[in-house]
Amino acid sequence: MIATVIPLRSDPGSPWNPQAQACLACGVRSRALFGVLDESELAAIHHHIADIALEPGQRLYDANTRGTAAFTVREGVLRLERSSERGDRRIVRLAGRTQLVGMEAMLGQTYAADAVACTPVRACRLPRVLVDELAERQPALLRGLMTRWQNALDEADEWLTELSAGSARWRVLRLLLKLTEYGEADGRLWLPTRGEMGAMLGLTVETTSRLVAALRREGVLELLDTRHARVAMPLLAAALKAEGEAGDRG
Amino acid sequence: MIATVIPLRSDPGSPWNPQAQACLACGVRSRALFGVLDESELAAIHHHIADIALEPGQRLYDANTRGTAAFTVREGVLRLERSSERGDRRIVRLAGRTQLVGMEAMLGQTYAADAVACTPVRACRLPRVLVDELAERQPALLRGLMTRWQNALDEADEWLTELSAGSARWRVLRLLLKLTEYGEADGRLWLPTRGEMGAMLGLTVETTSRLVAALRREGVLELLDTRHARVAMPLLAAALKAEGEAGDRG
DNA sequence: CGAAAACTTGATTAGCATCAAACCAGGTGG
DNA sequence: CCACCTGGTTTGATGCTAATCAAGTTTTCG
Repeated sequence: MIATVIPLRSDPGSPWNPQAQACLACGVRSRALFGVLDESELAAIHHHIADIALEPGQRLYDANTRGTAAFTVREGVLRLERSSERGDRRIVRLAGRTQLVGMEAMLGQTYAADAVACTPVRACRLPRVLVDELAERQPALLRGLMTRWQNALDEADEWLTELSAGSARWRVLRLLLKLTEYGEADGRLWLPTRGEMGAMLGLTVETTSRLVAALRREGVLELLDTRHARVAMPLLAAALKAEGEAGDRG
Repeated sequence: MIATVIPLRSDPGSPWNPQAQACLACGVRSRALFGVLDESELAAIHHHIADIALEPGQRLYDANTRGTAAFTVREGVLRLERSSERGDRRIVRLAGRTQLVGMEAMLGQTYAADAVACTPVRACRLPRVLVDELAERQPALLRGLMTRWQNALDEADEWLTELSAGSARWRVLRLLLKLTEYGEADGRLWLPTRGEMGAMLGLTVETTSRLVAALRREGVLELLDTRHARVAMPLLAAALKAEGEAGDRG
């Protein structure tokens, strides 16, 4: 792994251990896996939760390697990708802020996909032993884990029905809609490379590029810098509606 | 639900309750969710586990309805299907013998897909309260649940990379390979309708029919009756290899 | 500044969808 | 038992969509 591990600042004077300090202060705590734990429970954590930083293109973990940790994404967007037996890579899911990835490691399994940073990413490494231990004392945590598995499954099914079927235009429109979920505070959203978009949608770079260019001309999409854009939601909604009906005719 | 619920034969003379009797005798017990429970634990089950029989086309449950049970498939094949926002139905997964479906009900969520019988199906209905109760006494059960969630997720990712991408011929070949997992004892396997195959692969009935017919002529596939076939595995493997390389050129 | 990567655009082609029609198997009722 | 109907299957002809091939342009980064 080529990730930067950022050491936690320890606070020797505190009655609490440094891990509890760090977790309490975390911006995504309330919506993350450990959100169910209260202050004293966090204080009981003795294992090391590393804070990891990744630059775009760096890997958090690799498919088929045995992992000993899951990861909570605190900032940025990760892609989960697999290579098919034909040899082409396919992005099967994205993971953003508050999402948990690599849960299969909690079961002692190898990772099912490569996890690669699309944007600068910060993530917390949650060692398996920690989760095992907590699960015993805090069964509520297991419910959180199961809910996350179900959410991932829902997401996978949505990718299959909405992003991998229908006309190329439909798929690109649906992807833009999906990307708004990973958007910044204002209307700005992260725009993947055309290659990444193609790998998500099962389209070539060229087709993706043509469609993105068309949407830009139609005003659905406004390119800010290369990796960011703004979408006009009403136009996007209208375009989706029109494209959905276009398929119906006949 | 239009399913037949088959009453369990009770055995008043036994020291065990009839539920334990039925579960102990079940042919899939060792590989099913409750396989981790021993005789005495099964005896402690007081809730009703209904045995359900479905004919092809009948539904086990419907998407977006609140369910109070998951189901273990004891015999036959179920399809999980969703309709996209464009209005076309897509089969997102299959479930066969020993598989658990409708786990989302364990989390109090609505079902994420329609579950429809493809063949005659027999399934056990596992009420949510039962699983909740057991989870408290038998944490090992939760691990089984989580493993099943992860397996479903793996399966979803495989459908995305191998069955929803690549040439139509590749997809049909991969589907045949997948169907061998649901095959009968001998080489015989269940062959879905062309419409079902199309809904799994994102292809039309016509394209699917043409490809199946071609594979039959090539000897990869031997049609027995309308719904059953036999595959020549060496030929299938060779055809997959050739088709994978065909995409590489260029 | 130069090289590499990403993006765009055009021309052509292959592959699958669409439309249309015939065929077949299984089931129903006369 | 046969005529008929229905749902599934097959095959053919045609058209459109997105892949492929091929430059050329812009952006990024050392």
